[in-house]
Amino acid sequence: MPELPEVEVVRAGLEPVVAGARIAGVEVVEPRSLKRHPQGVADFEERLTGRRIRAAVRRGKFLWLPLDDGPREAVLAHLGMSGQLLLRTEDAGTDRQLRVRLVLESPAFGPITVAFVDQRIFGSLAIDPLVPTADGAPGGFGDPAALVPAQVAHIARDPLDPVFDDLDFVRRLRARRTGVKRALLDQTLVSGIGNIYADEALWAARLHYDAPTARLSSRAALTLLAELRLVLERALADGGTSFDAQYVNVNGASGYFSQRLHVYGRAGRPCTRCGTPIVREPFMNRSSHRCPTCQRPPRARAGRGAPAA
DNA sequence: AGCGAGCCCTGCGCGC
DNA sequence: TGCGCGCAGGGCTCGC
Repeated sequence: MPELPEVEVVRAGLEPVVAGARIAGVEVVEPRSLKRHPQGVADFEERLTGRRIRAAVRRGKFLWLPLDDGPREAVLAHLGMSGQLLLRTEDAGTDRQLRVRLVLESPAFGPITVAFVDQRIFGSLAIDPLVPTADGAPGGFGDPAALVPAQVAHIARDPLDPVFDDLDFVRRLRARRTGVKRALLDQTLVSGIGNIYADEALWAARLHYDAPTARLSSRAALTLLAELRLVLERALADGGTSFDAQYVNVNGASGYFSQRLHVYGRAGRPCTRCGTPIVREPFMNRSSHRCPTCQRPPRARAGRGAPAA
């Protein structure tokens, strides 16, 4: 489950179950799902068993469960393209693509299993040490502690983070010498945004994906940030975007935001603003969706990087 | 600094 | 039916 709203749906679903829960058992079914845990399967299983989870925390698309007792560390999760964290009662049947299972003893729910299910195995779990945040503010949403997993330390705050610095974002965005969508997908500049919400926010802000960041006015950059927040918040309110059963909450339920998308996945259908058919174009080995009328290509600039005449 | 390519994977829908 | 192809929400590393 990819982008910020979908990951936040998962975090919020886990929180009441995992807070204060003891890890009674760990089973790694697929060792490749520990790509972020180089110490290997046995180390992961042994070190986690018996530990107590304090909370469920998220920054951007990264999720972690800080552990209370013992070393200052957390269970880190990145869902990649297809990862899910599902809650299962112990007698429930095994999920087809179950990769890792954490059996918990939850104060609120009793015995319950967190199943890490991941079709493509791009996601990963790990035990990661917690390090202090650079700015002294909480590491993510869901825990006041000013700590982040070491593997998340280079990830920027996301636009829904109360400590997100709007003016600093505008400054850094405009200092880039690249296209605006490429910048939005760079998780070290701003986190939580992926292909869907980048396309949706750019449509709302009437920007072409290749619009040079250096030529964005501060006002345009702030507008874009406001549209990003709007689309992320609306998607979150709808439970995230689900095109199929792959993007679901901890109970396996889909979100409804796909019904409100304006460009993503709508190639050939009319722009909801002007009626022009939406186009899908290759971009960064993926696809970009835009309205050819509302989001005109940037005009070529003379000098370095300009297309040959 | 930035970027393209390549890599990590499975599975679905489509056209032939 | 079966097969090959293109496509899918991400991120990391490398060489230029």
